[in-house]
Amino acid sequence: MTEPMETRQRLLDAARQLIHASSYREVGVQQICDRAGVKKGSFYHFFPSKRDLALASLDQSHDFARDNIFNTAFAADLPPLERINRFFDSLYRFHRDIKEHTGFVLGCPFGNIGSEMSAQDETLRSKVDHILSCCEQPFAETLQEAVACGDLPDIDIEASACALFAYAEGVMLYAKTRNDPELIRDLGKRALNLLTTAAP
Amino acid sequence: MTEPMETRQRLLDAARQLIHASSYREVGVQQICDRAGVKKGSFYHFFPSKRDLALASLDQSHDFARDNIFNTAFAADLPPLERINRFFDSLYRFHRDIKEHTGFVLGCPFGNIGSEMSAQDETLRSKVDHILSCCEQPFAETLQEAVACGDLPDIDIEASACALFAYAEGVMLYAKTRNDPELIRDLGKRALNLLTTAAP
DNA sequence: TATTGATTTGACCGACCGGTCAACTATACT
DNA sequence: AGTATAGTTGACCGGTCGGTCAAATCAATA
Repeated sequence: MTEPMETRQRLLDAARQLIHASSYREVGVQQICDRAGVKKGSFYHFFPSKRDLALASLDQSHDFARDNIFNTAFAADLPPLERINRFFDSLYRFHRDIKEHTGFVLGCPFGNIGSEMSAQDETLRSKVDHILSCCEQPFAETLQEAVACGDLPDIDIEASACALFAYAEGVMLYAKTRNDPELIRDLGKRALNLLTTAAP
Repeated sequence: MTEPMETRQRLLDAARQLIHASSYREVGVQQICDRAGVKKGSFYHFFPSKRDLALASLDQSHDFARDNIFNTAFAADLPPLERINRFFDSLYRFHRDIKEHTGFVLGCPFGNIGSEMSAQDETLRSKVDHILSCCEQPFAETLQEAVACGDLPDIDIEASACALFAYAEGVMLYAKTRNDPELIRDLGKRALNLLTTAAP
């Protein structure tokens, strides 16, 4: 009934969902196993520790985000700068759908773990750190393109991409704490303002 | 040696420090009592539950932030818009000092709890929600003043204040996950860009 | 069929979790 | 002095934590 390699994947899925819905500390190994339909003794055959499972599930969340949000939002069928607006719109719809299903805005899976664990676990911190860098990349590429076609002046692309995604993280955190996904749509409209160089 | 009312305060201080340094779930009642020099049995004479202690310690963090960051950064000895830049500079120095003492950027005490607990505990969520509103208020007052004296066009003040502090939260989260307080200084320079009205 | 290695299972570990409680002490007021 | 009240203490509760392990089961191969 359950194929061999499937067990590991079920554990990853369960961990990804449960940790996103609550937090790393809140979710126990037993709870993850229950949802995955796996006995706890079997868990440690696939992962040496709860932390390793969390690291792997972060990678899975990253893959999901890239496939379902970043790649579609930053597709080249729109002028560069409009893709950034489309990203915030995708982000809005993503969190709105989650709230419809669960009753809660759950925030960013990476920001949540980063906030909870950065000061406690250097491995988790650097994993989240790396994922954030990857999230900035499509922003940077898009800005580069916008500069190339004259839609933007010659700005600091790295710093601008960083500011944009930091703003996105703040907006998601706000939406979670207010439990209101509309904030992502409303505040997202201001994202492009971050691009112009600040006053001296 | 220890005055009566002092015990409760020591518990509050210990909780505020420990929870800020790690997380709500990570910190145990026993740990808080140890740092406060209070026996665990005595804890429940002052607080009905760990959650009530956390709620009270959030108020204390709020008071601390208002006295030591907001009130000084938004003092009227500077033109309105420059106070916002000063706020981000205060924020930078605050987190830089913490990193010097602990080795870690710990992020925003409110954002941390909001991220960790908003989907798990409605009381904690709404407490953090309310504190965030209070944090927006000095921004709103300052923007109002800037509009009054002609430094700003007639913008949406509520939404602008919200965007500003959401950006601050994102920047603090980034600084924590990168464990680099300099991000607050660098990204903070772009905050005022959020003010101009977005394109239609 | 015999053997090998991957997988599964459930019992078990010590430590800790948040919280309770009855007894004890110190203080303050009559 | 007697008494009420606030504060303190340490033992204790059931439950859960992350993790271990030996034994059982399965699939594939020789």
